[in-house]
Order: sequence, then structure tokens, then C-alpha cells
Amino acid sequence: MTETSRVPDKPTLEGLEEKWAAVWKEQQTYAFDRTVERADVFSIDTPPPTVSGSLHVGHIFSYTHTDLIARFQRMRGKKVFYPIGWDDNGLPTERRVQNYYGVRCDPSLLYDPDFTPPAKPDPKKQVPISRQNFIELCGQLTHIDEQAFEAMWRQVGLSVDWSYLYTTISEDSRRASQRAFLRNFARGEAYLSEAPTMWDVTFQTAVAQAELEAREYPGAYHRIAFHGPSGPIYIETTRPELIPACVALIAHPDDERYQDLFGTTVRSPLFDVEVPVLAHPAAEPDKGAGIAMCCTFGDLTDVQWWRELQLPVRTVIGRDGRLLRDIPEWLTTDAGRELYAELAGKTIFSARELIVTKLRESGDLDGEPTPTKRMANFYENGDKPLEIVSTRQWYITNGGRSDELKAEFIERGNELAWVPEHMKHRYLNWVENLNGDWLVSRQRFFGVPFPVWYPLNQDGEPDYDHPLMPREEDLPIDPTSQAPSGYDESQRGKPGGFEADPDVMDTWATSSLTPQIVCGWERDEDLFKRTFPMDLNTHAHEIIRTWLFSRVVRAHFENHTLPWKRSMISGFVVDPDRKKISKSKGNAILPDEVLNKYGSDAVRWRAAMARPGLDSPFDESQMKVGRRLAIKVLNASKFVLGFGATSADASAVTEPVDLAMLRRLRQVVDEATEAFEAYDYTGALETTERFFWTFCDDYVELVKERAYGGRSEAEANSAKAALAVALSVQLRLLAPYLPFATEEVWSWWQEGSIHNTTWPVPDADIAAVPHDPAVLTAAGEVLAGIRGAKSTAQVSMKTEVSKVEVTGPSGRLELAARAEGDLRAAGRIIGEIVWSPDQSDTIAVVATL
RNA sequence: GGGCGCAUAGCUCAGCGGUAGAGCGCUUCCCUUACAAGGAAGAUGUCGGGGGUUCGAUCCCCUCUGCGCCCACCA
Repeated sequence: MTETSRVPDKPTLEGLEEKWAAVWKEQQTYAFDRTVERADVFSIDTPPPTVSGSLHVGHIFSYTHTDLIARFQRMRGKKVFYPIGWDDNGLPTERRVQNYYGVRCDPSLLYDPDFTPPAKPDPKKQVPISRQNFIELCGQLTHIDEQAFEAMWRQVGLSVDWSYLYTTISEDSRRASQRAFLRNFARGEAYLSEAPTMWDVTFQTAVAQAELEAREYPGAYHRIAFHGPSGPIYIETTRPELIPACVALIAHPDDERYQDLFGTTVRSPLFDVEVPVLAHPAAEPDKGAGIAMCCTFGDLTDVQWWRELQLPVRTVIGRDGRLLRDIPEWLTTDAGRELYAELAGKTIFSARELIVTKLRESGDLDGEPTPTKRMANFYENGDKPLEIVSTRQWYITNGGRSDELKAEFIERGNELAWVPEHMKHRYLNWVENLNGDWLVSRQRFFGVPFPVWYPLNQDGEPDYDHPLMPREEDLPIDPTSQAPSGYDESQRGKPGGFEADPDVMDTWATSSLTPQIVCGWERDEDLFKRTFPMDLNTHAHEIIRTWLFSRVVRAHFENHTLPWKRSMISGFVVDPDRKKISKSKGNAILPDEVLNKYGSDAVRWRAAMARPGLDSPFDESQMKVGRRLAIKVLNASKFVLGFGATSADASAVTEPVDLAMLRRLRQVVDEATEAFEAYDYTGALETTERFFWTFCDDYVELVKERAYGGRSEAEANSAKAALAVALSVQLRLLAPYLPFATEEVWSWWQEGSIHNTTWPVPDADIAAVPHDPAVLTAAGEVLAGIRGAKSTAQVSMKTEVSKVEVTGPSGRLELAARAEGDLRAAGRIIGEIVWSPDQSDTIAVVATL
């Protein structure tokens, strides 16, 4: 294999991505070999990106981090199980479908098999379509999006095995989700409960704690009089529209100001409803007026009071975020009922305006509202503050209501290996502060349905205490189109019949099972035993509380183990001001632009420079550095191979400089390997790269004359063999980072893919080299001295030198002198070299030009 | 308010008890037959402030300040 003819005249990075991505696909370079035992497998769980969203540079970095480890492990001899999937179900997809096609889902409509979406979507007039039509459009659009995503990941060079591609809405995923749910239910880990839940009025669905986001929200304090027996009691509220929902006034039991009122009742303004004044320690004397209006439900403290003080429920806010249409029965005065009739159906905002006007008229508003900024909970994808609405929902226990279970999940967090270690605190912090179980049901359409029906009694009322479940072997099922066992379709919705649970699972309820889904849980036991529990999980730190934790919960219940041994957590790519990049701020960076401009290897190099867990500012100038390295690899390789240096036979290496270089290379291999094994891909890269530049600038410069054949054939062969060994080793060290450039070079002189060769091992690849690596260092210093003299004299580097005097410590001079022949050639020294040992500790060179 | 992290050259970051490092950028020079998308040489720092431990602190301890992230915060 000495066909140097395969080396191009002008190597270039252009086109390498397309070329090699196609070859890797065609040759299935990264196919998983599922015949080996678990110990020889390295399995990786990767986050399924939301295909309806868009990728940003941070994703590219994080996925690259995973790929670096995958490639290293593969070259180390592991069979790498590295699947990828798409998160295609859920709300983001629904929203995108609505906008893209200009439609909306109306579950009351019947399926129209001939439906075609409007040619020109009108965002203001969304066409109502049936649930089935809507789901079909979701499927269509995600399919289109997935093509683009796959193309992008192939361009980035992720070494995933695409034959294991999964989607969260696929039949397998639905089956796994439903099966896991049924088992959670059977073991008592999943339960149905009617309780106040965080509710998004835009999407009209319940939202889980993990999906909350606190945001600053403008509001105003309103100082409002309640009517006591001996005068007004002032409360302060930002939500005057909830006055009709008031159930009590509450102050701290020790608050002197309200001692006389505890146990009495007051009457609400405008509506004249009698409410008790109660004491509860959660009331904070220095907040607002010190006495709070407790409503159904203004905030989570209201829920706590409602529960602990056994207060009535007086709901006025509907699920659509408007005041309920019916006049509540607890409003008894004509004036109150009349006012409510005006409020009915209004949005929260308009209702508030009207109430404030009325309060002003009645004199119950003390002063004017004072604007304030407060933090309010939002659904992370929503733009209106969440309401608290009492609804029936499915929950999965997660330790939020059980200290015992919480302790088990804390223990799982401690058991997991974290890279970097401090990310464990995010997990522990989250688990320790959970205040409720995991709400998994969503009142949406595109998702995995709950495999549940409820029997209807003779009055047609559902019996929620005795849900009907399918058999596991019948999964996946859709309860809205299939009847439960023992019933037939004609009984749907009829007294004595059944009805379907209308909800779908939260997307996390499915993605919490990715380890089980990809490893073939209950589907391919042979695969499962070879891959599960997995070795590695990687993603950025913002989804520790969601994806990471929910997978720990599921595997704990189902498999009694962690889903993986280790989690490697990436930081974010932040903008140059260190602010988080977000689309809404308009500072997002489009990954395809960056990839096309600098090339995948360059972007990967930049990603590799971001250590696990550390945020990294986006800086285009850094991409150039990676690009420069990739180009240098092509050029240096071309040069080395141009000598005919293709036989990596270390036994031919005899010259001191050559031996010294290889000796140093052994250390580099050891250091890089050690770093990589500790998941320090950055350290491994730095070690390798530093050597590579010295190799190019000093070593190759020193030996190129000799390699050209300037001296004896044996001396030339020593250089050529050393160059070939060094090239082979360095290409392999760089292969995880620069898969395209290294594969390209490999193809010039080797057979097969570099990515399926072995990671370098000093004894095997370099052989024992009993030589002092300082020969190269010392010779490099002398060479730098000679170059320095030329640079100072502002002459060309090829200027001949008539005499060189080198001073310095005798030991170092002796080492450098072993490379005298190479120094003469590289420095163009035509006269003598005088070695003058002295007492200094640095090498100094005086060159006479 | 709770937790975590960060603070070292203009920028991005290594380092870590023993006289400060890299890359980028900058300055000067060099077309040298691998590469000008290159090469050579060079300048640049009270290692955030204040205490302490130590023969010695950028590094360890305490404290303050600033920045970032996660969580909590709706009266």
C-alpha cells in the first residue's frame, strides 16, 4: 500500500462532509455489532431532539461531545450502541402544525379522509379539523422535519447507527409508554386524582412542575376593603378579579393586628359574600397588608390553605382563562349577581378592569393600584401566567409526596457518575424540593394516549375508581377508537357502557423511557441484555430536572436500576455577553450557516474545546482555529506521504531525533488516552494538538532534508519510518475530533475506515523507544535560536548560516548535538557549529549569517 | 431567598504550594519546492479585593465584591 498517487495535489476540506457522510452511510461504518456480550458494548442514550423545534449551535456542541466519546470507545475496541431518535409528539409539534398548515384540532369533528390543508395558511383563520386528520398532519410534518435533522447530523458526522432510529410517537414507543404506564398503575406508582393543577389557559392543558418557568410579570397591588363588623379590613391583591372566588381572609396567628378578627366573618366588597377570617402560619405579616385574600385559587398558598383549613371551592376562572358563564350559586345579592353577569365570559384581564372600576365607584378601592413586577409561573412554551384549576389528572409518584421514595431517588443521584461532578447538585436540588408527584396527563391530541377506559354507570356517569385497562399484548391501543375487552363499540358513551380517557401522555412520559425503548425492553430481550443499563447519557444541563430525572424514575420502578452508569452534561453556547442564547432574543446562531462556513471538523473542534458542564461563548474566530488545524492535517499528511513515508515500521527508526520524537509521542498517547478515559476530551485534544504543531514546525522541519535522501539511505529510512508511525498515530488520535479530514487522509494510504481502526497503544504502534525525548526539545530550541537570528536580521529562513555558536548547560547541548546533522540541514548551516557549555540554564544561539 | 459554578494577558481558556502558560488577536519580518487558508520572531499580566495558614500562596482556609446558571418567590 504505497500508492502515494492517491494523495491529491491540492488537498482541501471542501466537499469532505458530503463525500464521507455518503461513504459511511453506504458502508454502515458505525453499525452496531449486537453479537458481543454486554461487557464489550458501550451503549449511549442521546436526547431525541424536538423535530418541530430548531437546532442551535448548542445542540451541535452537545451532540458532538457525545460523538467524541462514542468514537473514542469504538476505537478502543468497544462495540458502540449509539442510537438516535426524534421527539415528534407533543405540544411543540401541534403548534407547528397549526402554524404550518393553518389548521386547528377540533375533536368533535369526524375524520375527513379527503382533507387537504389550505394552500395558503391563514394564521387568523385556522381551519378546524378532526383529531385523526390533525394527527396525520403531525405525522406528515414531523417526517419532513426529520429528514432535515438527519441530514444535519450526518453533516456534523455523528457516528450513530441510523438503523436504530426511533421516534417517540412510533408504534414501539407508544407500546413501551403504555406498557410502562400499565405496570406503574399495577404497582400503585400511577394514579388518577382530582386536584388543583397548574393550568395553561392558552393550550388548555395541565402542566407539570418540571415544565414551569418563573418569569417576571407586570401587575399592580390593589388595596381593597372587606367589610368587617367594626369597619373596613384592607387587603392587598394583584388579582382583584378573584374577589368573587374569595373563601376567607387569612393572617398569621401571632399577628396582633388581627387577633380580634380571628373567628369572625367579614363581607367581600361588591359581592357581599360572607367569608371567615382565619389564622394560618403560612400567612406572612410583612407581605402586602399582612392579611391575605384566599381564593379558589390565586396561588399555591391558596391551595395549601384550602386543603389545610378545609375551605370551600369557589371556582370562577374557567379552563379557557375566562370567567365562568354561569352565575355562581354562592353569590346571593342582586347587585353581586348582576355584576357577575357582566363579568361572565370576560378574560381575566377585562374582568380585572371592570372590577377595579366598580371598586373605585363603591369606594372599596383605597388609593390607586400601584404597579409592581412580580414573578409568575408560566408554562415554558406559553405566554400567559398559569392558572390553578382543579382537574382530574394522572400522576406518577416521584418522591414529591413521599420522603421514603424521595430518599431512594436521592440515592440514585448519588449512585450515578456525573461529569462534571458538580452537576449532581442540580439533580439533588430538584429532587429534594419536589412538592408533588409527576403529572403526566395532558389535555392535548398528538401524543401517546392513556390506555384507559372508564365504565359508565346506569346514569352514564364514569366510574373513575375502576378504570378499564387493556392487556399488555394488545398494546398499543387507542381507547378513543377501540373498545375495552368485554364491551363493544356500540356501548361507547352509553349508560352501562364505557368512555375513553381523553388525554395523552406528557412527552416526557415517553422520553423518560428512551433507554428501554432503544434497548429493546420487552421487545428484543437479546438486545436488551447486551445494552441495558446503558453506559452513558449526555445532554445539556437544563434538562436534568426533566429528562434525566424522569428516566431515573422510570428505570427505578421498572428495572430497579439506574438507566445508565454515567451522565455527561454539556454547557450552553452563550452569546458573547454570556447571556443564554434564545430565539426570542434574536441572538440565535444558525448551525447550518456555521457548519457550511467553517466545515464540520472546525465546528467539532470548537465544540471539543468546551469542557463538560462549562458554558462557552460563541466566537467565530475560534472556528477558524479548528479549520486551520483540519487544513494543516491534510497538508502535513500530504507532505509526509510525499516522502514515500508509508511504512510504519518502527524498527527502521534509528536516528536520535526520530527516536526522541517517537518517545514523546508515546507520552502523548498515554496522556490523551488517560484524559479521554476520564471524559476529558478537551485535555486529550490539547495534548494531541500541541504535539502535532511541534511535530509540524520542528520535527518535520528538522528531518525533511534527510527524508528527501540528503544523507544515507538508512538515515532517510529512519526518518520515513518515524514519520509514518507518527502520522498514523496522530491521525487516529485526532479522528474523534476531525472525522472528515482524518478519514480523507487515511484513505490516501490505508484500507478501510480510520474510525474502525484501533486507538493507538504505545507498545503496539510505536514500540519501545528507549530514547530521551529531550533530544527533540533541545534540538528545537537550537533551531528556534537560529530562526530567531534570521528573524531579527529580517532575512529569509533559507538564508545560509556561516557559523553557529550554541551555549547552555552541557547536558542539553549534548542532547541537541545528537541532532547536529538535522540541525545543519534545517538551519542551512554551511559552516561549523561550536558547542560551548556554560553555567547558564538556557540554550542561547549566536548565528553568523 | 436557597443551591451550584466562575473570576489568570485585549479575547477564549489551561495551570495549581516553589520566580506566570497556550491559542486567538496584536507588532515586526519572511513567497522557504506541505501548507500565505502559510512560516519565523516578539510584546503583553499587582493571577477580582481583604484577611489567614505556610519558609513560600494564582493555587489551601475564611471573607467580601462582581458575573452566570438552576431552583424558590403570584397576598
